[in-house]
Amino acid sequence: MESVLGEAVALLDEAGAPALTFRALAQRLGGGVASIYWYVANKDELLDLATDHVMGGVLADLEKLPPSEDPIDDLRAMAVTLFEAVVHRPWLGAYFMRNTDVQSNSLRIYDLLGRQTLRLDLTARQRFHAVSAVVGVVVGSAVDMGQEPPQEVLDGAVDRDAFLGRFARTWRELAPEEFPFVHEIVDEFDGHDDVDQFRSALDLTLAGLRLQAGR
Amino acid sequence: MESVLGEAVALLDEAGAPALTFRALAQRLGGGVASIYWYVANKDELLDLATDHVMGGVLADLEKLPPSEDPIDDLRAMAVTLFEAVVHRPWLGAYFMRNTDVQSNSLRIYDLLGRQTLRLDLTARQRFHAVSAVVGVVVGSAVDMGQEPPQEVLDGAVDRDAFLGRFARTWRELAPEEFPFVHEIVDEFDGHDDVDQFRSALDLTLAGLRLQAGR
DNA sequence: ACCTGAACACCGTTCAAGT
DNA sequence: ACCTGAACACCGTTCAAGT
Repeated sequence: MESVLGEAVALLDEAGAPALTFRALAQRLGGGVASIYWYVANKDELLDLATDHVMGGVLADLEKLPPSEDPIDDLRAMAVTLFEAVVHRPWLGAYFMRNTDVQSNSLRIYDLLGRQTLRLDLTARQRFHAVSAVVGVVVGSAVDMGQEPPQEVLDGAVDRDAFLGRFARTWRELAPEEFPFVHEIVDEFDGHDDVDQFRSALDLTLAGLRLQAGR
Repeated sequence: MESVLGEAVALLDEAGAPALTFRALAQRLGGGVASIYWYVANKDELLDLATDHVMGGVLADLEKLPPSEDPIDDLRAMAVTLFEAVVHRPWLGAYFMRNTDVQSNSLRIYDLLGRQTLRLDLTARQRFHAVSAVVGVVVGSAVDMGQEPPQEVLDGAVDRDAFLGRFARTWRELAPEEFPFVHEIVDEFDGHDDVDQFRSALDLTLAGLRLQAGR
């Protein structure tokens, strides 16, 4: 069982979500295709379990984080750690927290994040929404950034900067009256850092939360 | 071409992403499977174009929105409109803004949102990040909410409240010392409104943005 | 320019049968 | 309890051939 999930994650990490097929997995395990069905009910459950397998490691990282006196700073540090785990595994975003019956590590992570909001002066509903928002920023950013490479980047034929640059060039050719905002930000878009973009989105949410909690 | 995209969207709306196959689409169009390849290069492009087809309607809705004197309120109204279009079409979240060469309506929507930030005292980079954050909240929330129903809900065998209630029951049985946050919010989670959750996440981001823009 | 049938190489899943 | 080969019903995509 352990090795099934280990190989599944390895396959996903090496070549992305489409690479995880029962046939490829069986071959790496040196067994038959149908054997996997003794461990998991179907592919969805395989992905759920693979996700939770990875989350076990993330949970350990999160627990190692030193607490500070500011719950919002702690929440930020945890969100960044979670992001770093998810961003290189875009397949994960779609499954994280999808089925907490099967994903016990994911639920523990959710609880760990949420505990920081218990230190803030908020209603239960505000706490629930705050953690949903933070998880949303993490998963949303990571999935968005992970799906970006359209094949050529994965192949190494075109690097990310060249990929962004090609869009930037097209955007610069648009009529400025029709696309004033695109022109305003095209230089920022060109060669932008994904982590910066994530941190900004996270900081906006956390600034809003700080305001709401009155501190 | 128009009818290819129309039927593709109809298929997606009626039965979700897995229902869109070239064979099903060809049957509805009363033609052969291979014919579709005269209009689109592959399935990814079909999804890109179907997304932009829908976005044409959303763009029209956005342009009808009455402007106010507060750019952040306008941004909120636009985000809500976009959300309402995406939430019932979760397949869309994965494709929106994915390839702006093919998705001209999506790019127009992006520009329309961004124009509101031009009315705020921000740097170009802050504007770029702000719009990314808002789009992230919309798409992230919508995808998260859209993927929720695990089949039984779609079948109508179990409604959403019962589905949430089943998780809530499991959560209530967890040890409170181990999952203090889960216990804190389980009543909020049980039967919660997706739209509330989205609006809260959006409001946190916009509150942070308002602070950043100094108004 | 537009459409087609038939084939190809793949999927996830099942099932009767083995140890 | 654990594994298997072979089959089933599907996919996206291609291609030579038609109008």
